[in-house]
Amino acid sequence: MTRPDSMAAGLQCGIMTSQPTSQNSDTLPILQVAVPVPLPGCFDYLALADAPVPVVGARVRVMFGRRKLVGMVMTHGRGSELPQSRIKPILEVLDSSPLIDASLLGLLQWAADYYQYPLGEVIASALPKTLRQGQPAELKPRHRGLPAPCESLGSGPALNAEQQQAVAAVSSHWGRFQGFLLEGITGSGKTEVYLHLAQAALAQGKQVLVLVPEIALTPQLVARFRERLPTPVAVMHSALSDGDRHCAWLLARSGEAGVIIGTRSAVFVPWARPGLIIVDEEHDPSLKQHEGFRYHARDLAMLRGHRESVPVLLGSATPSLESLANVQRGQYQRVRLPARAGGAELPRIELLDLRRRFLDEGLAEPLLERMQKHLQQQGQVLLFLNRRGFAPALLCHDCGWVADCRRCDARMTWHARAARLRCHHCGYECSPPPRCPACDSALAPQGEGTQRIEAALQRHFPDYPVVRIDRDSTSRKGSLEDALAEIRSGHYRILVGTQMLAKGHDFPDVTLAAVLDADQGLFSSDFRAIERLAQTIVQVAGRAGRGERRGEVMVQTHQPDHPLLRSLIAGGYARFAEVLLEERRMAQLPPYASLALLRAEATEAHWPQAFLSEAYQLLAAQGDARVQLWGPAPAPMERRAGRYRAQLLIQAEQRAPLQAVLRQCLPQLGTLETARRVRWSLDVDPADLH
DNA sequence: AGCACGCCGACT
DNA sequence: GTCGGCGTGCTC
Repeated sequence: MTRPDSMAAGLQCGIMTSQPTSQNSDTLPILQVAVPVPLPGCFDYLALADAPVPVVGARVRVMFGRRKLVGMVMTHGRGSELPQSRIKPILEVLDSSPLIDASLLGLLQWAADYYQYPLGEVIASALPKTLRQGQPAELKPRHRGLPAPCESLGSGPALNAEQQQAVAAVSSHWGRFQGFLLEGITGSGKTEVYLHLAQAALAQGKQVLVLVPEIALTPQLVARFRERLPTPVAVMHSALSDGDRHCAWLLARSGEAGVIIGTRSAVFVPWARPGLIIVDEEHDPSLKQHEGFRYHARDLAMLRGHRESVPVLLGSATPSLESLANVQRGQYQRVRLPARAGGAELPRIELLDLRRRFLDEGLAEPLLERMQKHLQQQGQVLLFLNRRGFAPALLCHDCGWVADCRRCDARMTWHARAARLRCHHCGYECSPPPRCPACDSALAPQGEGTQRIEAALQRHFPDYPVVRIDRDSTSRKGSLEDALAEIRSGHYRILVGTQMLAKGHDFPDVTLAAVLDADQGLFSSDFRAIERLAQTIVQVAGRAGRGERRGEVMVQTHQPDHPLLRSLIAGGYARFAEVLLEERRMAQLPPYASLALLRAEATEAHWPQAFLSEAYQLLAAQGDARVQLWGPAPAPMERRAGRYRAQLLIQAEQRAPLQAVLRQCLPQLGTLETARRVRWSLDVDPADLH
């Protein structure tokens, strides 16, 4: 008997009811099963003779080698290249209907192919741990009827004309795909647009998927959606317990949760009634997974919207150059919110030239004076420095000895409060030597971190309470929330911190914000550093003057004439992006080219180089002149956590030839003699080149 | 990735 | 005489 054609339609139907007509094993369908192992492709298994054939998208338990694994049925095959004798029967069918529907399964297959990552592992990464391990796809009774929607809804501020236009633009595309870029300056009310669109989607019985960077997924954001929308809101992020994640996933899948808010992995959450995908802060680098399966949640969200015929709305005050280029190409429709909701004026940004100026622990006099003025006028002041700890180095002023990390090519950061040296790259930690090990002189902290700034400010402004917000100060659970609450209450007058402080929070009383060290971003070897710097400056600026008073922003730099910095100050982010896009076009860099980065590391420096040289030969042998290879070269920080790292950059103007070369070569890479001497990985569309 | 098998050093 | 080091090879 041949496989009935209805099996191919198993994607759409529920339980596969067709039974094999005989017990003879060679008439049983052969299932292609994706198994969570780092091997490409699927593995063939036999269905069970006396049980319904599992549908495509169902999980099955199988014997793989000597161990039992949970795999996913991808197709029902016509046969196998293997002799029947080598094909094992599955052990158990875990789902009677597809756990993941055809379009999501297709997306996962596409992603496995595009990012060159094993399909079984891609699928595993899309499932909560409980389901990965084979637990039934059922809600536990105690999880039923989760956060009931609020009683008092349909409130909130009235939309201004631009917000209404944004809502109307997206609303004219229900049920079909269109990409939108919502460019809304900080405080322009992007979230209100999201809420109104969500309401509209819910009113039509559709669901909404909202992706946010980890740092932006605060209880306030979730509370706002819960207060305003007449539906349970499922939340998905890394801090969730396994049980809560299981529950949220199934509530999304069943359609009970009308809104799903989550970080990047939520792009893979199944839903019953696709309505709208929103990606907030779409420029944020944390939307790209930077280890293992290195997907970009924004890009996959766009693809998912396309496959499922729903509009996709990307939102940012500082859009990625990729998205701006897609607007230029006519791929995305641009929607703008140019004014601050409530009419607050945008802050004025000025560069503070540090050249030949005395710096008091990283703070220039004009900044201190301006701080004094704002503090006296009851304003709050926010200072941003993307470097935690007390000082980024501990130095001997007599002989130049520096405390280096013994496992990395990096300086140890001095943490004064803990009286410890810590490496921020590998986590190595030790006590400082009492004197210089080379010449026995005294050691001194060199440079500034947030701790040192905090201490300096306490000396300068003893009457104004200072709070520091960074990973060190908020390690205790809930401490960030407590500190933010005390900031909003007005208790703290001076705020100093890292990205944690700059992103997403609304501090209505901040009237002065400052970026203490813009030079870091200007000297990085990474071509995206300048884009990140501009985004950070604008984000920090957005913290100032959200209330009634106009804000001021100061940016300390030794490069006040830097053309890109000037374009940002003079023409805003839009002008800056124009200039930088032109630079990227000239340099053949994204978004006008495709990149992939092949990385390798080993405890001996020789092996990564040797492996990448072999890889180079293999890739070059494809003879595609449209694909260029750069390297191999040592990573910008060659030694990290005791391992030597090197990389090979693969560049092409068009995506297709790059993909073709990678697809051709990747299987062979693993078979190279040097491959087993190194840990290697491929990063398609790398977010940074480090 | 696991988890085998397989072939050479210090112990009851 | 064995226990165990990790090199090499396979998993439908």
